[in-house]
Amino acid sequence: MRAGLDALLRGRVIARVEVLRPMLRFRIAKELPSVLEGARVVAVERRAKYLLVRTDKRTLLSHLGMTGTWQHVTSDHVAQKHDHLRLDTDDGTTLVYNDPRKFGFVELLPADSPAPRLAALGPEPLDPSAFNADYLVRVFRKRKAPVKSLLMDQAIVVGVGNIYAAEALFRAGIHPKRAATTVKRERLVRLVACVRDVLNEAIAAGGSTIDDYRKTNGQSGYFQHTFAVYAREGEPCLGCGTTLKLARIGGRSSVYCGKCQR
DNA sequence: CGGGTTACCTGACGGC
DNA sequence: TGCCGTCAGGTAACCC
Repeated sequence: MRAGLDALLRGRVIARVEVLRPMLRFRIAKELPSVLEGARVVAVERRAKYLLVRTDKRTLLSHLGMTGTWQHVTSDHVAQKHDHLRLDTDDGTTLVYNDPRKFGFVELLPADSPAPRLAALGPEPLDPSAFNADYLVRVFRKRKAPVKSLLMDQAIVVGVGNIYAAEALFRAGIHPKRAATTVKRERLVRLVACVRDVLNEAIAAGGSTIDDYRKTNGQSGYFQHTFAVYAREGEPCLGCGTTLKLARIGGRSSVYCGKCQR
């Protein structure tokens, strides 16, 4: 998504900003249009699950929550039910932020102070110098919470949500409920590799073309066909055939193989 | 502070 | 057929 947005926005001037429905997870700030109109986009970046549209004025941050999408539409686009924000650029590009469940949000970063939402984030999972077994050994020490909860803790490592946590733990052969402190180093080496593989595969399978966002159901139609455990409770484990189990961990549904994951 | 739970929101889905 | 309850996800706000 970052790559798709960057291709459309980099170097463009945001000509018009329209708030269509201000209520998202957080209300869209009233001054957002006046701040962004006339701003030139420097680049579209990403940190954790946040998209960052850097401009020569302020930076627009957005989080897609669960169902949020940036949709590349034609300039005669008629506002849809869950359209919240519309951007028109100087070259006729139109982008719409749409989010049926309002779990996402858009906001401006402060002009002269660090972004509060980015302050306490853990390392990027695809950065081997920051996210590695040494790091996890250190962080998991004395942590008794289930390893899956900590893997999803954005202060420990960013970008891993419920689906990828379940998939990575299955591949690593680690039981999602296991207390993090009891996972041995050797298995953390494996976990780091599995997290990286799952994310890389998902990114590759998900495609990065902005036009994919236009699909009305918000699905990109990709990685769900390759899930080994997620949403497969009651079905046979792809490794051993054992019926996959469902548990609730940290309020999230968690599917795993009781035989392959220990 | 660590660990745990719940609210937020809408649409899809299953059961009756 | 149609109603209604349940569930899904990421994050913040709460609890003990």
